Amino acid sequence: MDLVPDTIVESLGTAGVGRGSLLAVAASPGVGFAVAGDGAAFARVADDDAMAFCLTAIERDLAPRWVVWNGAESRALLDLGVRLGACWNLAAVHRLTVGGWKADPPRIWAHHRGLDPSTVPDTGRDDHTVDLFTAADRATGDLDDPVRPDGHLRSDWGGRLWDATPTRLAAWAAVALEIAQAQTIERAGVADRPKAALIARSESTVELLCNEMAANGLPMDSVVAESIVGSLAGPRPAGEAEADEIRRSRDAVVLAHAPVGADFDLRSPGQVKSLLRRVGIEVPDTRAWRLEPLVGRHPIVKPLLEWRKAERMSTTFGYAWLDEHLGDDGRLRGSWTSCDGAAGRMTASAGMHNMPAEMRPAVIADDGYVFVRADLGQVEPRVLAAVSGDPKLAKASTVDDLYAEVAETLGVEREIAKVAVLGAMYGQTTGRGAQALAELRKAYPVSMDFLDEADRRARGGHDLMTYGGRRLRMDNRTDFDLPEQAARSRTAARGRYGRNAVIQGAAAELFKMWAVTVRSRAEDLGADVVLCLHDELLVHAPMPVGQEVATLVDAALDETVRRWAPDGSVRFLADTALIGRWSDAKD
DNA sequence: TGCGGCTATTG
DNA sequence: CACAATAGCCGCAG
Repeated sequence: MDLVPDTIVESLGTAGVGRGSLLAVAASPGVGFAVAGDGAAFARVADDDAMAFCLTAIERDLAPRWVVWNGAESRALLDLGVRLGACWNLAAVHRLTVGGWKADPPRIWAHHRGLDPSTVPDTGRDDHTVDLFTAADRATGDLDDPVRPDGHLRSDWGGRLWDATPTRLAAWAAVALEIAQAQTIERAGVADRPKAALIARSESTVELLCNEMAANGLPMDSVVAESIVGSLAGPRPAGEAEADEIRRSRDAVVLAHAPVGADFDLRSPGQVKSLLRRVGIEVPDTRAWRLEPLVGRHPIVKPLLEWRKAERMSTTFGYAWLDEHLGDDGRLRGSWTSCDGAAGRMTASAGMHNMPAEMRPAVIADDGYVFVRADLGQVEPRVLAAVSGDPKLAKASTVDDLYAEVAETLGVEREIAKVAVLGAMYGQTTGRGAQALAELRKAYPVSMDFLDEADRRARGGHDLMTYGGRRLRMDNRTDFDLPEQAARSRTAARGRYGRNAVIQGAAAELFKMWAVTVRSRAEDLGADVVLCLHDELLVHAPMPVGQEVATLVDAALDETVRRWAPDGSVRFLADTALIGRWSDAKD
């Protein structure tokens, strides 16, 4: 068969495939690929280079919204060198609208066809790939048909052990297209989740961004990183014996203050507690914030706290961490997920979301590049104003410092107002913030009622829906046979979870839409989003276009807000700066 | 060997 | 020490 990209692009274009229209793709390295759009479908045998060339031509000339089953499929395309612009990710949309984490193809299919979820063939895993054969699959039916005689999708299709052929790839793409079309039509018109179609697109495209951040990595200078670790955890040990010796000598500094002959394992919280009791300090636990005020009580406390710091640096963020995650090319790499199991925030491994501030000076832009760092200001109360439709809180959002405005309305100090607002969103019931809660309730009844309603529903075990249409399942949070006291506390915890999840989840949706908008607008300038941190974006940009990227980051936020909260009543703002290293203040 | 608890870091 | 996350080590059950 011919594999002339121009011909293929032309035939797809003639069939109506264009910017934003759904085009399912199934590709198998070494075999070939298939695409399926509305009224256009074909499959080709192709080597990897030809496949990448052809798909890239389709992307360049037609810019469709590529339908894939999951992030692993789009990652495989990226690894072939195909950078997709927009995406419809069946697993991401399934997680959004159905809830829960499991989103393997047979499960998505079963939901699409209204099959009993309890009869879905078990793939043996619940994540991105399906690569296990099941006995039932092998024993029955036509191996070229993705659908089993019982109506379920074959769980051995599409995985790594799958015997791909152009015919099967075409069938796989056709099934994906069918589901995507159903998801689009179904979600676009549902009145109780008007944002779902919009959010489904950005949540899908975030999967592409996750692929790219995982592949590209975060620029990090290994010399600087090593020197920071060295200053906090000591020089790099030559071997296991030397590492042991360093550990022992580090322990000895603390144990020198212990009673003579006492032998305690500092890595065991229980033994640390016993050690402290021996020197006359009784504490319910040994957390740093609790020991901090007791430094004057006994000379062992200060070295113990310092030991904790150094121990953490040498375990979690030490040489082993650098060796495992920092590549020779000066890139820190980890895995990224577009939505976590709770409210839908992004998560990252390799310490990119909890890197100690001391390590951040090692995150340095390449020569000739600059970072554009931008973070949303006071995003949670602004999100609360938008999703609850509270006109008074929306009014407060029009000033730069929302908390100061709330403080003035309540007639309290700014700090009190801040902890009160945050406390309302977290479900805090004690402390200074709680005292201001009654005033907050009087001043902003719409917002507070909204939070109370989420709390109440969650306590009752009812699912929640975020502003963007993400279903938050509460059925996995039921508890049985707990003592009354524990049950009450668990119910209260569920309420706090629900109260916060509708805010945190909606903020995540806004942030992710911003992130993919920046990704899209910055591409032509050669700039990449290299880090997403809940309300903060780090973009790696060529120096000459740094200012241009900074401007487009701000413009992307305005554009995102116009689509996400079109009535314009709530103001969102970003603090955007050009910096050379992550730790730099704005300049 | 798997898992809950404790601890520390981040937003 | 609220809400969320990742991650390492210890202690304990199986």
